[in-house]
Amino acid sequence: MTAPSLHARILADIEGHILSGEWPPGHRIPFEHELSAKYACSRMTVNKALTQLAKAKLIERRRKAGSFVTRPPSRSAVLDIPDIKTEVEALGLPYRFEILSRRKRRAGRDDSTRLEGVGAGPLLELVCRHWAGARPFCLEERLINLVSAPEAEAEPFIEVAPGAWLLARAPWTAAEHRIRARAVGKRPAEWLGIVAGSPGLFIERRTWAGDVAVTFVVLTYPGEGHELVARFSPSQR
Amino acid sequence: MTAPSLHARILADIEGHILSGEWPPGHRIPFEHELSAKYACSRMTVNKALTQLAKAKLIERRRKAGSFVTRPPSRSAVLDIPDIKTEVEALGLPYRFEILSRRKRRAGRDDSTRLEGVGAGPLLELVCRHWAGARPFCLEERLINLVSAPEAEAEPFIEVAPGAWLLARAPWTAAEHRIRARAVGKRPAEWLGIVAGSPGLFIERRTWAGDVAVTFVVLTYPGEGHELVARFSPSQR
DNA sequence: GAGTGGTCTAGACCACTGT
DNA sequence: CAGTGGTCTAGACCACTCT
Repeated sequence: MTAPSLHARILADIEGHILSGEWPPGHRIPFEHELSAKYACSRMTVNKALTQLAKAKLIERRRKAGSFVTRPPSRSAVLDIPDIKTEVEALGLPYRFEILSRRKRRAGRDDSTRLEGVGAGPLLELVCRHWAGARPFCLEERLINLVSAPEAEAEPFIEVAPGAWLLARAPWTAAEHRIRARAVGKRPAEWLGIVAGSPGLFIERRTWAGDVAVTFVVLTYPGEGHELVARFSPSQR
Repeated sequence: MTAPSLHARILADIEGHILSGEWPPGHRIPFEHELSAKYACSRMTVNKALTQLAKAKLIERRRKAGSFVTRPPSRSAVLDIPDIKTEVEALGLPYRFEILSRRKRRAGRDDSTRLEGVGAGPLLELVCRHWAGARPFCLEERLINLVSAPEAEAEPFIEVAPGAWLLARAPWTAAEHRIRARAVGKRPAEWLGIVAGSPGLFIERRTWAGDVAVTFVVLTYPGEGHELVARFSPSQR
């Protein structure tokens, strides 16, 4: 293990404060001159770390005012998968959701393949249906690692859907998305009000905080109706 | 229009040389001290640009040796969609492809919605089938803007599939991916040897060089068999 | 061994913006 | 107007690696 450079250490420290929730969105982080004093280095070195955080949109910088933690980092995901509520409301339709099933259990060996990085700890298993107006929009099957997010056990998920709740409560440092097309099974088809066997878009998302699994979720969108968009240009400025 | 910073200009210049193909993969770009002389600035300023290009994986830096243009930039796409040949061979199956249809025509008004940024110029329309061993792997329906890539007209696409050919020949600066699940239509289902109406994963990709459309392609993967993976962590180091 | 990139310094000037 | 970030300089030392 070679020593990481100083600006990398500063970056990691600040990222840690943000992702742990210790510095919530809107929080003003120390000024460059304060950090350069704290780390006993030149302002350039601090600036290198902060510039990178700003490019990653974890912080926002304003002259004379300082640097501030931005809103939840999820929107900067590779695939810009917005919150489902936002997604539905963007269509101009009223949004609601309901919990269809809820179960607490211990993680088995089957879970560790789905939720790599989970121990043998307690899990919360949820099925949740999202509506856009009068039609089911999307089905959410989720596992939450109660070791990462113990408060989830007491949360009724009435006001806030599990996804949004976790976003605000259990910050993550890494995510993986898998996207597939598959025939929708019998039970999910019933829940979605479609014909079993018709095509669905399946999005699996896994998130981790460090090496510890936070959540695993499968979102099932009825086919045709949904598409994912990703735009890209190299070395974005 | 405020003046862009010097390191941004240096970055843009070098990126331009790379994306235009003028500096092909493997090409050694000027040393830091040469660039600092050319732009009449300090090495730090040059270093800032080059460090950023290295993070974007457009160049690779080796001490004592210099900095080199990396292999085609497509692999750094948001969704890491590999070349289909690579994808099939990664499965340990023999790869081949065939052109099913080929047509040259003028762009109509219908095309401009599919290929935003195309003029009224000539288009090449291709349908191509990719095989993994004895089974069809993927269907490729492609439009190529012959204004962007005039040499495509004379290319038989026997040795090299259109996708790989374009990658090497017509560099792009922006890309958009759309991913959907949909029932596979009758003709494509025949081509893929599956039952019409079964689920398929559709990947639409559009690429541009500057403001000019390069190509529009729809890849149809028979359902179940395919998945896309995207990994992400904030402020990647 | 020599030349490259990686990192860092201790300044500097400027633009912007909040007060 | 004062204080912040944005940018840049002209050095420096070190680690690595190619020859």
